[in-house]
Amino acid sequence: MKKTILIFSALIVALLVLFQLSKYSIISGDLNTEFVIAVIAIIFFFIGVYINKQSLQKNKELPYEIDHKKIESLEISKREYEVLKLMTSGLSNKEIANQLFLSESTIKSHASSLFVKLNAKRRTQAIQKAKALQII
Amino acid sequence: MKKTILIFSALIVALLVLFQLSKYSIISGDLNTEFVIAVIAIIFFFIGVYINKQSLQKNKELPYEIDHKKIESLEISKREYEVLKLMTSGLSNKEIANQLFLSESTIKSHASSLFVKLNAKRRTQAIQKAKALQII
DNA sequence: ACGACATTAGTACTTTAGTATGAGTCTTAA
DNA sequence: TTAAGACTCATACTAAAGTACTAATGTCGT
Repeated sequence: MKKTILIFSALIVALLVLFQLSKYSIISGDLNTEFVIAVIAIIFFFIGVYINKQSLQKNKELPYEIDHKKIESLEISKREYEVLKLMTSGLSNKEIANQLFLSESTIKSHASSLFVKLNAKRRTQAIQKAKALQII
Repeated sequence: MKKTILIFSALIVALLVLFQLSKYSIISGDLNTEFVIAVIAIIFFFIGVYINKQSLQKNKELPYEIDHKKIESLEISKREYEVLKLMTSGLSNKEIANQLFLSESTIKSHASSLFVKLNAKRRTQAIQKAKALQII
């Protein structure tokens, strides 16, 4: 909201500056008038595009952002988080073990402690809860 | 891509029209020049905002839509799809069976044929693939 | 140096998940 | 009405997943 005020202030200033510039252009010759108008139109068109992109991107990216603070607050360790991500991608414990160069029992250990921390009974539930918590 | 060309064509036409209008305005009096420029600037600013909103909203809403055509093309039946959704929510076969008033073996049947259709080995992989295909 | 915790890994066990196969019922389109 | 497909369920497996321990390293801050 504060940014919107700043942007509109900047726009008003820009308009005033362009008014002064256009006066000088008109005095120096008639041919420049059309050019100035065209430049102003194009500049304001792209200002509109840019401002809108800025404001929309925030609404767009927020639901995709990973809540790292929540990961910490749940006390999920690095390894557990890695296992969670690979789990989500649909890998089995054995496949995760191969990918991380660990034994399957280690993955099971991580998975079990992960389920406790996420309050899940199954890996599918863990995935669902992790998504709901915006952890993945 | 075709829309972009149309939009830019429309903008060029709009510019030409405004040039003509501005000429008449300038002839009729000097005081109108600033006003015309301001109007042009504001109009193009909002054109930029509007066009950008249109193009961004499509990118934003598409990933949230369920591709019902893809479900059909994969020949996934209603029951299989129901099982898929409950699977995604983290339920076990037994829990899905209770929810749909079916036996666990029926859920297993649906699940197995679902895995074939989604080319998945596990339920977690089925969930991942279903999300990638925008089926869920 | 000590304690706390993360990481790794094992054994032994229970529980789910998943496959294969067969079979009965029901709907629907040819 | 008959064939096809959807839906249901069962049995008998095998394969994963998950739990409950125990325990050895390693790391890090006090």
